Amino acid sequence: MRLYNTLTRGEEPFAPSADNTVRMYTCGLTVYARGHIGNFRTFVCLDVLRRTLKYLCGYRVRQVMNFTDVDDRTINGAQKAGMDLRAYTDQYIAAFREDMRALGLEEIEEMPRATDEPNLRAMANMVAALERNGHTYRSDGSIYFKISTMPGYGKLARLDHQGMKPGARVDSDNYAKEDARDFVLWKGPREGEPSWEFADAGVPAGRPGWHIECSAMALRLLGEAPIDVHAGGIDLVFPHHENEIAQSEGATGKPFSRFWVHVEYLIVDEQKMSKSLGNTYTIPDVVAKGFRPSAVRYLLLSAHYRKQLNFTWESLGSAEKALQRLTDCLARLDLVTAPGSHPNLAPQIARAREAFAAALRDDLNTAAALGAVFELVSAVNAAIDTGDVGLDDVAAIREAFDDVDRVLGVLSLRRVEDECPPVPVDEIERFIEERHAARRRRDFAAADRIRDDLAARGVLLEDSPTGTRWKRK
RNA sequence: GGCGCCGUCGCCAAGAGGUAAGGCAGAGGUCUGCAAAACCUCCACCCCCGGUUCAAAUCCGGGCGGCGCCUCCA
Repeated sequence: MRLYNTLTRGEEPFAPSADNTVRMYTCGLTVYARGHIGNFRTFVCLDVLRRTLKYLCGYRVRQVMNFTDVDDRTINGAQKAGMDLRAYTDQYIAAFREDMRALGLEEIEEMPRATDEPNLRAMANMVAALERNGHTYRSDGSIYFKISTMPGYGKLARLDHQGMKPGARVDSDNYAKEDARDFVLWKGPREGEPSWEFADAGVPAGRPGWHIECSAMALRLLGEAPIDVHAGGIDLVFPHHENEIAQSEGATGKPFSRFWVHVEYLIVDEQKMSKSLGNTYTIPDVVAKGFRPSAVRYLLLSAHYRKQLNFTWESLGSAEKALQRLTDCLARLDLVTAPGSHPNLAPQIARAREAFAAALRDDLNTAAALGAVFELVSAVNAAIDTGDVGLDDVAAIREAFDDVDRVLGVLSLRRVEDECPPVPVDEIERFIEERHAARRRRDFAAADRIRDDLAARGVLLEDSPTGTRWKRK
């Protein structure tokens, strides 16, 4: 497939470097709060990348996504809550896993947390390697990365340091640095903060800096540099990923990652959605508003991942409707009883499949891919109306939708949601029977009352010549 | 101050030199006890101004507008 690489600022043909296996690292969540749908835009898009690589390109994927469970925010949060750091971050990791499931994210091979012993040790070893290679200095008990020792520094972010606005921002790290651009690898111990020591590696008591986590865990769990893909939100380009490159390449002497993939922001009210701005929505927030996680997933896929996406409740409502059009079409297939097949449909199915795959292989163009799916929906609906569909066609259509959804992951999610409707299924069926009897005696007022009552409880009834079907609102 | 992205129908959104996909909403019709679903028909010359070209929404230049990054950030 073709994939945009932030490193080169262009699309390039992508294939894994070895073994037919894509080794991909994803910067995950800092677990000091529940992730919001802005965070999940990144994770959903990367889930579709992962699925595209697996199901459309035929590669194996080995993915690592970390939890940052030690940094200023998690430490402060734990202190405020009067909790142990580990217990404090546990809650948000559990919440993240719940949201992952709700959004239909595939299981990821490794989801390490920074404070697991083998990871801390890997970080310490990397710090030691950087010290050996002369990329560091110590000051006030902390160890820093010295940027002037890396001539290639800045190749990812391409920042022009000459033009930087002086004093645009003040470094929030209160640690003594020789140069404002240097960054901390290992923070010296402080009162009330967790601390680890790796004397055998020559690393004194303290805690890891943010950037070293990802470098160390990526190489520990994915093997030799360069890995194939390193991905995350676009806000991580600088400084996080730039610094990861400096560390990893300073320690190993090899390129860190072949491809860098960055997902654009989800914005809301024309501003980026972020916890510090207080304009975030979580999956439970969305559910409380009466929307379904599948609609969120759909909405997040309705725009290209490298374009900002402005979230509104209105667009979430549209997403809900669009998704319903897909599931309604599939439900209509149940009404087909004619055997055999009609000659028109097969080429349309083939064309849609090709367009779908081509769109995704073209730098993950999910919006265009959805367009291809809806064109098939129109063709199928029209064929059902004219009776030009046989059971063999139905099987082929279902198979096409199954394949499409292996990548989009949105129909299967709906199906899971539909398994637990707001009204118990046996109760719905009883109402349908009652309404059926009312209609037979032409008591339409009673029939309509039953339908309205169910609608108010979130269940819609649709009559057809072959019976009544229900669906969730 | 430096760098980058974006501006396509009422809303969302593909398209990136060859005459505008798709979704939502809307109008009219068919079907229905009524609905719903579905179908049919209708609904855009692409922010503005110049330029290149046989041909530009797509390329170039200049405006205007929006967003982002420049060490908390998915």
